[in-house]
Amino acid sequence: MPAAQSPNQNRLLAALPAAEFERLAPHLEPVEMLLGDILYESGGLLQHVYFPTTAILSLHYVMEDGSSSEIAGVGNEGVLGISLFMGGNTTPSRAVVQTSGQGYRLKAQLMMQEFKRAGLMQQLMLRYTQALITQMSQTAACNRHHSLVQQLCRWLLLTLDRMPTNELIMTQELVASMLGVRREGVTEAAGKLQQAGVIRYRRGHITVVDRSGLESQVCECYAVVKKEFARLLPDVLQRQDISQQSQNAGREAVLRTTDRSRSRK
Amino acid sequence: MPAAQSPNQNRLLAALPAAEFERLAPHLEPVEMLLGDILYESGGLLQHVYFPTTAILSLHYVMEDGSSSEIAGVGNEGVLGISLFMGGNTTPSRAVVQTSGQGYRLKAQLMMQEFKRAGLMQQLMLRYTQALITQMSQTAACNRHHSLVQQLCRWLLLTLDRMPTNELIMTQELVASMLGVRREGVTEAAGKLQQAGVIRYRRGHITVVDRSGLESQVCECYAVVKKEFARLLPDVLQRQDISQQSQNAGREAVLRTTDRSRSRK
DNA sequence: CGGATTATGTTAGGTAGCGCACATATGTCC
DNA sequence: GGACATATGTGCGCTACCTAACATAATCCG
Repeated sequence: MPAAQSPNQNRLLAALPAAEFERLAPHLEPVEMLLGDILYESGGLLQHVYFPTTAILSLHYVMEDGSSSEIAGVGNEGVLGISLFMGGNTTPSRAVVQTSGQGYRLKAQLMMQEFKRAGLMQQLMLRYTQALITQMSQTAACNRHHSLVQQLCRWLLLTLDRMPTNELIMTQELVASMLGVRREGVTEAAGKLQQAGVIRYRRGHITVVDRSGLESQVCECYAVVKKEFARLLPDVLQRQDISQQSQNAGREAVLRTTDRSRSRK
Repeated sequence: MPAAQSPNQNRLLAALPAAEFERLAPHLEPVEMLLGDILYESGGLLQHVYFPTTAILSLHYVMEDGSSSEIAGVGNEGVLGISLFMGGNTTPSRAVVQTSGQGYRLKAQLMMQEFKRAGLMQQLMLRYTQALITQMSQTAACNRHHSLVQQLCRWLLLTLDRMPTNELIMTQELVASMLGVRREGVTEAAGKLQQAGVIRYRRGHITVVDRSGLESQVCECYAVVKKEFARLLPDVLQRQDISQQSQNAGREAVLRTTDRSRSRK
């Protein structure tokens, strides 16, 4: 039973000046996104860009042999679909819903129009892209140099920062496909963290009990990414009000991205 | 003894319409870049953007423990310094010269002006950025899933595509720091390729003898990156004329990026 | 409530790449 | 031409992670 939402729960949207925001507001469609929904398939045409509010999305690279890795996550600090205005029209990666929740979407054409006005929206989008690039590069280096436990900590912290609670609805299998490792590897790493009293988990749920414990084990990559986001998007990150003030906005016309709720393959 | 160069040996510059090109041409400074020169230090302010013609540059991530990985390479198909117009003013990565050669540079301020005109230059830069993002993501996934030999093949092919010859001036130690692995690992992988008759090498030189041999061992990542470049920048890639027609342009005022020629640490 | 489904735990053996220590070869420079 | 710096080859033990095949446990659902 999700709480009411409003577009400015997405921090990029919230950072827009009133004039630009008002221009877009009528075109922002509320959407409900469910765990496993695929928003973009690799190579597909982008029809919309998505501004998550409570949902968390994940960009995946899927290799020929079926194995995959997360390249970056997108929460209420960001937007999905940057390739649109970068000129590609398609993404080379797949976008899936990592945590069920809501968000807003905007028709590709409208987004392009707004981008071309070269206003603050354009600046925000470009700076966000830059931050995303940092996250991707750091992931590349992290994959090379750091241990699974460290990477799990990094991933948990990044995800936690996008959530209002400290409990992820997430199987180890799913986490494994995010990190691009075997499920058993995650079992082992998560087991260590649980023994250390940092997290607790049960079938499909992971609860972070001791955030500072994660921070003490995580590799530098987490801090680097956070710092770069803070540097590039200070106005966006300051407003940490994901408060669930019920202001019943846009609650009626929520649409679903798909019907099947879990289509992970 | 380098051949004469002209700005349109850089394929991004060459793809500009005459009007835009003419506007920039007077401000393009020829530069000579030597192996090991550091063009940007991580976190430093960007004073110029660089358009390589014969040089090849490399974006590195350096971790706290000193280990590093290449995130992406930049040859005459690209430009170094995209973070400038993405809004960052600084790069989070280090840029070093991977193959000595020439290029042109443009003052950051002028580049920004041109970018803001929202002409073809802006479009080119954005699409190039998108292609770069693909390369980075693919690297992240490749680091996770593919063997050292495959990665070496990928790296050799990508580098080869940016070179007029088939001989790289490059120690195994350097290759190792690109791929983010141990030097011994490269020795072993290169040894395998040499035994297979694909490459030949001697102290600081690697010669690709059988390109198709590389292609048969490389992972999919190479093709994905190439394809994405071709899709996004068809106009840029078509002109494969890196011909060394001697047209003595801008030969007099070549400047060096630094004095020390090998400052790899 | 009982059975099907799905998540997690555990084992055993294999392997790629690491760290380290050293041997050898190849240029370079006085 | 000899000494020195630097690049490359090799061996060995080690660890993290993988492949694969199960055992057990939690949750869902009829």
